[in-house]
Amino acid sequence: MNLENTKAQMRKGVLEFCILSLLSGHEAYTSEILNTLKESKLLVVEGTIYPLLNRLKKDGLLTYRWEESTGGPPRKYYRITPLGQEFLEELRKTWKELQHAVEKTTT
Amino acid sequence: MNLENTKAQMRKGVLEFCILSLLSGHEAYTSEILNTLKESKLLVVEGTIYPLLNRLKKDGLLTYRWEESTGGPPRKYYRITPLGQEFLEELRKTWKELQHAVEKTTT
DNA sequence: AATAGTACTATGCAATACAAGGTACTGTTA
DNA sequence: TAACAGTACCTTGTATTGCATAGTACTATT
Repeated sequence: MNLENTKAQMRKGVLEFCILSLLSGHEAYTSEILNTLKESKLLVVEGTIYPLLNRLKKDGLLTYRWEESTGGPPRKYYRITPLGQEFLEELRKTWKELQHAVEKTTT
Repeated sequence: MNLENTKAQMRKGVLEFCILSLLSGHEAYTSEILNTLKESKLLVVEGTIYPLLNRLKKDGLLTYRWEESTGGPPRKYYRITPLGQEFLEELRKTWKELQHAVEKTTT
């Protein structure tokens, strides 16, 4: 039993909630998302976030547009769709329920 | 994106915390654990809990003893080890940190 | 031209919850 | 006594997702 591994397992399912929530505030490109998550102590790596963003896009929860950056490679700006917004509210409830269940079990 | 699947993903990593916590209160056999979790709205199935309990045992976090039951098949009573108790405290911290990180990201 | 910084992509792996199928023990019923 | 029901434990293959790793590509600097 390895604590780092357990942390990674705990992140499963949670990250899409966090990302949808971030993007419900304003659109952003990947590095911005990564940095914001990092500031909140949610460490996520590229191998995780790109496929995750793609999955969310594929399922219609996000859309994106390309924008040339000032002096670097082009960036992919993501934004949440109305469907994504609905799903986000479900996830918010789900997370609350899980917190409640864990609280009840561990105290 | 399927909400039921997301719920299952969110449970990953969390269940060992809940089970260790349950057993830190008193020893219990599997059905008791399942029922207690169910009361807290944490639905877990046999294919999950038996391998999980075995993993925790293998890693030295739990021990067990057999006890004949009153009129049914024998039961395996699990209890937490001192190592398990230590790990539990780490998990408690980890869960709190995750809650905090998610809170910060989603509000 | 080579290097550095930045951004995106793909893939194989590890881990775990779950579905499904099974074995085994005890008591009850036909 | 055999069949059935309730209960308890066990196993395994699958699906999913975070991660490590390896790469491509764009722009600016040296």
